[in-house]
Amino acid sequence: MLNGATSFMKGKILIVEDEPSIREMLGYTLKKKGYTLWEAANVEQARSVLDNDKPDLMLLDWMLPGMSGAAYARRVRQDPETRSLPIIMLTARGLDADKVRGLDAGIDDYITKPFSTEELLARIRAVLRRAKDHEIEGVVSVQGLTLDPETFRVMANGQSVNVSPTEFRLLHFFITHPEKVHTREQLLNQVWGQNVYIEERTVDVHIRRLRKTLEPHGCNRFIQTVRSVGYRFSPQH
Amino acid sequence: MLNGATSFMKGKILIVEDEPSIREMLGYTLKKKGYTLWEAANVEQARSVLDNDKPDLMLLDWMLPGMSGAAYARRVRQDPETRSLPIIMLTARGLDADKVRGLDAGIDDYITKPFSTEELLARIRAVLRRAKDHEIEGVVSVQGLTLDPETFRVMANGQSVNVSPTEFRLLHFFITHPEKVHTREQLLNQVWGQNVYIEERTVDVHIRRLRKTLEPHGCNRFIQTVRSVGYRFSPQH
DNA sequence: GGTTTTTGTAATGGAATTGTAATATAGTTC
DNA sequence: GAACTATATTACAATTCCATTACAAAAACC
Repeated sequence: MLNGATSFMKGKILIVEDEPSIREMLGYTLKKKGYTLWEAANVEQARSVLDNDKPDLMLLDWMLPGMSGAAYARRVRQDPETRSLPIIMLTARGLDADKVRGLDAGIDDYITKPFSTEELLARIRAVLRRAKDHEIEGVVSVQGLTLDPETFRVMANGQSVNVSPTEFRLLHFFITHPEKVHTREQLLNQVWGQNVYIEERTVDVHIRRLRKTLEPHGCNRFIQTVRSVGYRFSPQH
Repeated sequence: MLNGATSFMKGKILIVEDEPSIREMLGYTLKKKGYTLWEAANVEQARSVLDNDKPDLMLLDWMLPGMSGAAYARRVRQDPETRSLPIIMLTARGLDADKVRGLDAGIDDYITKPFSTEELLARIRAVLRRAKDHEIEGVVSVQGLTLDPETFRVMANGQSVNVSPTEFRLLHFFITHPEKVHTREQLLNQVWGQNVYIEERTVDVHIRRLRKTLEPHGCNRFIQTVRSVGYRFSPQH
């Protein structure tokens, strides 16, 4: 089910807001605070993000082009896949009656524009803290290779392996998405976060580093190069 | 320390609310759910309850005659006797800036009037569940390191160790939550109290102090740094 | 009241990590 | 095999992150 915030990052937040300036401002502020961000300008984009990933929280604008935020919130609540995704609604001033309707739709909190940064952060912390109680996050393990996000430990055939933070995130993503080939772009988006501008070649270097740390344990063969496409993690052959 | 809910009762709740109708409604609802209740119409009454008893949770109205609820919350947080009493603030709608100040004052959660019974109960459950983590019970002991919360004493391999209050709380939290990596934010929340605003780097300093006092006894190696994540207590390697 | 402890913050230095560019190697295509 | 493309590998600079110290404010103690 919900992958939840892994303990090695503060939390993944999806912003759904059509006004670019607000999106940018929010993005800047939250990133600086250590959150990982996805941004969407409308419901369609939000949906495609949710298809591929599991944020820990959604900041949802009340007014959106096309489907309204409130309607979308209800939709999100109905889908079993996203039912437990906490939502903070961004509303314009003076929508008291509507606000209540929003709350009834199952949102977790709301905040009225314009809002102070501090207030938003406080709300986010509060909602994430509440949500954390439901979170289950397990050990992932395959072929003698074990990752434990809680303890941040990696074991290979009973031996402890030292990995850097990025190596851990990369390996964790691989193990939880095995067999599939991931392009460098996809890896950057999934492991580094959206809108992080890093050269694609840099992925090669991290793959190299990961392979190197796994080599003494014989697990480097799990990471396979698919020429002209990307990389694949495959415990078998 | 906190007395904690005994197994035959769900928990003791103190309601501080000047409006009799709300107090009554809350009292009725919560009693029916199996909670034990104290009611206070103002800060003075609340104080006298706290002098004689140890509730597990306080529901505190934002607006109170005399001293405001927010100010009182701060006061409660400062008193070592009541520092760990969880607080849920009851606020009126649209108190944006003030709400945040309330959160900063160290309250655990807030709920906006009018609220649904279900929502309130959910918040209460969540806060009580969280508070249980802070509860100090008996003597804890691991690998020759023994903490006694009653006497606030620490023994390492038979020898008495002098620790400061914060060091004790930090070490106690570590011992009761071993192996897991805790972010600085989590440590601040768990050891210092929720939403107490202290610089995250300050945790480093306390870790350093704890390590220093444990060093002569060889126990400092239990406290491990997990780069870019936080700290971990692990009695084994 | 004065002294000692404790605590939070800021500043510094050093170590681990990370991103990029440069070079080397391997795979494809013709 | 030559030319081309894609990846592997290495080296290095920049950055991030942490340990440590010093210091002032606050609390606790006597």
